[in-house]
Amino acid sequence: MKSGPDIAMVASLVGDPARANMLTALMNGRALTASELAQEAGITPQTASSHLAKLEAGGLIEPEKQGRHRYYRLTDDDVAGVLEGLAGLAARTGHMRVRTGPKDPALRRARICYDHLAGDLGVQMLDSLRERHLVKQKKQEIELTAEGERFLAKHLQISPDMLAHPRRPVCKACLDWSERRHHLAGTLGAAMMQRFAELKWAARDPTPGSRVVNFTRTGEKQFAALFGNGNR
Amino acid sequence: MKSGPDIAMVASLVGDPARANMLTALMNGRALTASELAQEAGITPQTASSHLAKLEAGGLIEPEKQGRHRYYRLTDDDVAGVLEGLAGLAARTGHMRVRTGPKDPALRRARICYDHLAGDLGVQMLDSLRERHLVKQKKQEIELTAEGERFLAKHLQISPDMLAHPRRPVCKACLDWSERRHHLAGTLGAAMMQRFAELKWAARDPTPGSRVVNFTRTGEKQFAALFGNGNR
DNA sequence: TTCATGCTTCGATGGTAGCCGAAGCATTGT
DNA sequence: ACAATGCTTCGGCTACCATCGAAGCATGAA
Repeated sequence: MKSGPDIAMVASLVGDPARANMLTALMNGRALTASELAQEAGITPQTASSHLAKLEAGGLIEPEKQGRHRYYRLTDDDVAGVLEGLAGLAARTGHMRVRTGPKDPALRRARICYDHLAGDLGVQMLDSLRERHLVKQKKQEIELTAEGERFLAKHLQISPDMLAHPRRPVCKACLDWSERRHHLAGTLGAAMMQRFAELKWAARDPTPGSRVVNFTRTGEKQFAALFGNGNR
Repeated sequence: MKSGPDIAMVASLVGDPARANMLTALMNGRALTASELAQEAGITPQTASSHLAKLEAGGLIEPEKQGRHRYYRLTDDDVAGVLEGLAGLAARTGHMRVRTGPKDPALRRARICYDHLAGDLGVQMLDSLRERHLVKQKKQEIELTAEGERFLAKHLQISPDMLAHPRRPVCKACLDWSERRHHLAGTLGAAMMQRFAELKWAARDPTPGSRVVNFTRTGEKQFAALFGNGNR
C-alpha cells in the first residue's frame, strides 16, 4: 500500500534522547570516541555501543578506527542539515540544550603527533593544502598533486624523492584529537614538520615529555603566509 | 549540562511509523481528516486521535475544524522540508513506501458547498483572485482589495453593497474536501456562484441530492478567461 | 607474557508508548 | 427531538527497546 522512503526508520534513530545527544555532539564536524559520546549522552559504554551500532547501520554516522579508540563522525553534511532542520523545528516550539571547553590551549594549537604537526595549525595546514588542490583527499587517502610537488619544492625545498619510504605512505590523514578533524601524517607530514624546525619556524617545547610545538614570531608569519586563511 | 533545541522530542514524533505515514500523507500540501489519516496509517481512529494530538502539540501539524470533520495540514513548509530531508537520508540506505486516487470526477471538478462553488474550479478561482491581488489572504482571513472591487463590478456586475450581511463575512476561506485546499466562501462566494447561474455559465445538476455543478460550454470559456491558468 | 584500556556482546530487567474496546462529546441531518 | 457520523477520552493490555552488569575481544603498554 505504501512506497517511498521510510522516514520513520531514520527519524526514530534521532528520536532517542541518548542518540540525539550524541548526534548533537557530533554536529560541530569533529569526530568523537565511543566513550566520549557515551559521556556526552550520560549513559554507560555498553549502552552507547548499542546506540552507535544502530546509528551506523542507519547511515547517520561513520566509524574510524584509531588505535584502540573508535572515532565516530557524521556521515556527511546532509545528515548535519537534517539535524539542523530538526533543531529549528524544536526551537520554535520552545525546547532547548551548549557544550563546555577543555584545557591546555598551547597543546591544542600546535603539537607533535608522532613526528608530524597536529593541533589547530596542523588541521589548518591540511585544509589549506586540500582547498588549493595541492593534495587530493578521498576519505582516508591523500595524494600529492603535480601542483603540490611544485609548491613544496619552491617554498619548502622538499623534493618527491625525499619522501619515498619502503613501508610508509607519503601522505596519510591522521585524526586530530583536539580538533577532531584530519591533519597530515605520512612521510610528507614528517618532512614538513622537520623543515619547519630547520627553518626555525617552530621547535618542540623543551619541557620533558611535552608535545607542545612553539612557533617563533617569524615562523608564525611564514606559516600563515603559506597556509593561512587568507589563501583559502 | 546541555542546552539547545531538543531534537529528540520532535524526531521521536516522526519516528513512530503510524505518525510518519500520516505526515507523509500530508506532504502533498493537502489537508486530510483525522479518519483519513487513521486509514492512511492503518490504525483505528482512537489511536490516530492520540497521535494527531501529539503531532499538534509538537507543532508539526495544525488542525482546521470544518463541520464535524477535523482537517489537519502540515504547519508550514519548514516541516515539509525536514520530512523531505529525512526521506533523503532514508532513501540512500534503501528503505522505501504511493497513494491512490478516489472517484466521481464531476463532483471533484465543480460542486456546491452550501451556496458557493467548490472543487477544482472553486480552488482555482480563489487561487487566481489571490495571485492577481484581487483579494488578500492571511490564514483564514480573506479581504477584498480595491482592485478586487473594480474587477467584480466590471466583469460580474457585483457591487460591494450587495455583499453586506449582518452576521456573515464577505470573504471566508473554506477548506475543499476534494482538493484539500481553500476555496472562497462568504457572501462573495455565494454572490459569485449566483451570478454564474444567472449568466447561464453553470447550473446545479438536476439529480436530487446531487451537489454537482455543470458548466456550459460558454460558461466554461468565460470562467477560464476570468480565472484560468493563463491569468496567473 | 601480562596488565590496562577501550569497546563490544550477551542476558535480564523495567519503563514507556502504541494499540484497541468501550464510552462520551460535538456536529449535522431528518 | 432523535439518530448518525466524526472525533476524543479512558482503561487496560502488550510489545518493544533503552539500560546496565558481567563477561569477552582487541589493541597497546610494560
